[in-house]
Amino acid sequence: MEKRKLLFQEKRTGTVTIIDVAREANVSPSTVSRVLNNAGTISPATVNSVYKAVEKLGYEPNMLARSFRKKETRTILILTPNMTNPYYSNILSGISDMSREMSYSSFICNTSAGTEQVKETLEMLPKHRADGAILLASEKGETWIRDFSEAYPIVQCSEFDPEIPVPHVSIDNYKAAVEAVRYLIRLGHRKIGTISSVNHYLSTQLRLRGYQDALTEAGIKPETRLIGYASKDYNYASGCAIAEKLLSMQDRPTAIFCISDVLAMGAINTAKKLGLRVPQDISIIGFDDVEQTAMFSPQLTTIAQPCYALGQKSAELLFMKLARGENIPMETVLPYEMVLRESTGPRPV
Amino acid sequence: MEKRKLLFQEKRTGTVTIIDVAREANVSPSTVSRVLNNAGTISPATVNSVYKAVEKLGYEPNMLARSFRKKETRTILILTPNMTNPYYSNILSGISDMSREMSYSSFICNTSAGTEQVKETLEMLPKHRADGAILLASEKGETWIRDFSEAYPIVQCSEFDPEIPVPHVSIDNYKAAVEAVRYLIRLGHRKIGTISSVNHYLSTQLRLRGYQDALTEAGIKPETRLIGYASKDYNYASGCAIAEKLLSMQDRPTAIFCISDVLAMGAINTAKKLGLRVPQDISIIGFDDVEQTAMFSPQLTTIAQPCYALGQKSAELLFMKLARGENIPMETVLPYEMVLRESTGPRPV
DNA sequence: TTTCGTCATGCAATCGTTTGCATAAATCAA
DNA sequence: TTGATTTATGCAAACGATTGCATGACGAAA
Repeated sequence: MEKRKLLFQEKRTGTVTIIDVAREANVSPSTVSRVLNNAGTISPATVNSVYKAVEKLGYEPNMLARSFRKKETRTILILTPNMTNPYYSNILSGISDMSREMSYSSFICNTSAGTEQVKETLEMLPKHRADGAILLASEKGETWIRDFSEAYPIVQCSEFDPEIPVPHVSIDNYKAAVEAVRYLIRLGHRKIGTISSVNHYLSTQLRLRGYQDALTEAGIKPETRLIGYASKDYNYASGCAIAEKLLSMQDRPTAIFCISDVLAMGAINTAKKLGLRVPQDISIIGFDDVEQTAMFSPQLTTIAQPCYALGQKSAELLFMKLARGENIPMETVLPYEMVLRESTGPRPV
Repeated sequence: MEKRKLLFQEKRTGTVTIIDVAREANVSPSTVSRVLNNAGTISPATVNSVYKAVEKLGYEPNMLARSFRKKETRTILILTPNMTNPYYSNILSGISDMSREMSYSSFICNTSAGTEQVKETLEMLPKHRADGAILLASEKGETWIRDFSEAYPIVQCSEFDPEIPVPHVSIDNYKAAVEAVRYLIRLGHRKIGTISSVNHYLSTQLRLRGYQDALTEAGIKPETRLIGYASKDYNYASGCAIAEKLLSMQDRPTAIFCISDVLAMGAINTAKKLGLRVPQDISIIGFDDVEQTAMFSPQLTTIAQPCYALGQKSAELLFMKLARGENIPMETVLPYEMVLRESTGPRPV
């Protein structure tokens, strides 16, 4: 038993508990609890006096105790590779807002250090620190995700592995890429390059395939020399580097499809550096439509992803699963939109 | 008492508890607890068998129970006005990483809806959902923060109210502004404008004052007509609008000091639109040095804030307070750096 | 050999809620 | 009027850990 010197007062902790409220309202703790959770049947008079007591004592329920007893944290876990990246931060924002709406809190965890960190962070689920999780970016082939998903509610947002049966929400990356490249073809371009990435995201793979298929479908033979691979994290510098390679070859492409806006900006700035005008000499199309591009000139033609909505939807699905049990769709596809701006134009003659 | 049909097994919940481990290791739960927390003195043999049991049963401590008992959540609360803003997201990143290092988790909460939402979110502290909080942006005059700060560990990052005694970390905004404007003066500029904001952040106020004092000190009389106020949230569009006003007046400024990079980019793009070359016709200097500006051309001359470090430091202070009680400094000032790039140049003749 | 620490461990209370069951009072049906 | 419901509330047992105290064993000092 713990040391406590009780002299005249029966109870003297700084914080006021449900028992204090009960005493004040002349009812039992159970009744207070029921009032506060409006569960069971309680007479209006009792309800009233309980609330009055709560008010008077400034009682705040101890969520730790509550969660402990109810075995529910009302907290979700969000794993993001990099919250500094505007693409992800917009998704996070969508998740956050939806969480608040459902009166959930969210642990947002950077997992930039890779798979080990992801696993470690997911341990929060068995440790009862969160009720479910949203994964923002898992590469293909991470089968251990399946194990977690079998034991806990998990939703994958934007990236997923089709082999692993975890509910996910994303756009149709393949179709989007096809549409982007078709558009370039319609502008008359024939030598079309792409800046992809060496990462193992499904989206990357699909966009590359879309690019190739769109070319083939138009009777253009995809050339490996026109495919560049940026670094794993798509960063600006690697976009510049790859663009430099593509644009300085003889018989260079007249248009480039980039799998992200950041890469596209790198490509554009590199083109300018090489003395090429965009879009007169070279057309460049991006992907994502992060808001930062609004300040860029020329303004980017790009595939707009509904980042915020992706986040919202993922959260919504997770909450459905948490509330109603099983039945949420395995695959949710949100619409993208191709937005035409200034970085693309007809093939130079 | 709760319904539970125990037939042959003494215990049959899905999750394995400390009691199961104790049974498996032939010790008492207290001993297991002591091993896991390496508290008290335990024989190596016992330690061993406990770990073996933990391993065998795949035991994961129930953090909810632990937190409840220990009255400590090992979670902090972070209030941010907008996690999508790169300035904040970098701070968040710093806080996050430091948290992980100290094995804390963090609730990141958007409080874009304003004061009411901030208050409501801070209720997590009395409700025992978090041990302390970091506030990323509080406007001047929010005295209720004092009340929370008296009852709970709170640190303010980047913005604060000097009237309210809450520990805070930031850069010296006044000095930075002075330095920026002095630099413009040194380049020969005399008609120097500024784009400030109508918000009530202390930093905004200090930067404006720094601007004015630097002019005065050089014998230049500050002119109200050269001061523009962007919208409360500093957004790009309002930067453009104010810049347009400043640049289209007759006797226009030849240099503009902007209190954020986003505003500076708005100003630059507007200048270009008006046919002015940057920096040949007009010099523009920003503030913050968010990484997005690297893709902008001309590259921004700006005051670089150590966002990530600001976050780290705030977290560090909070953890010190949580661990060791009171003694953390009221004011922590981190160094900024003026970085000279392409958007500023000598006064046009 | 006796006495006294120190070491290693167990006992049982406790943290603040929620909740299954019991019960008393009130309402209703017959 | 009486038995059957319903309504309103209380009792006390959980939930799964931590921890103050008690205790038994062992080794060292006297």
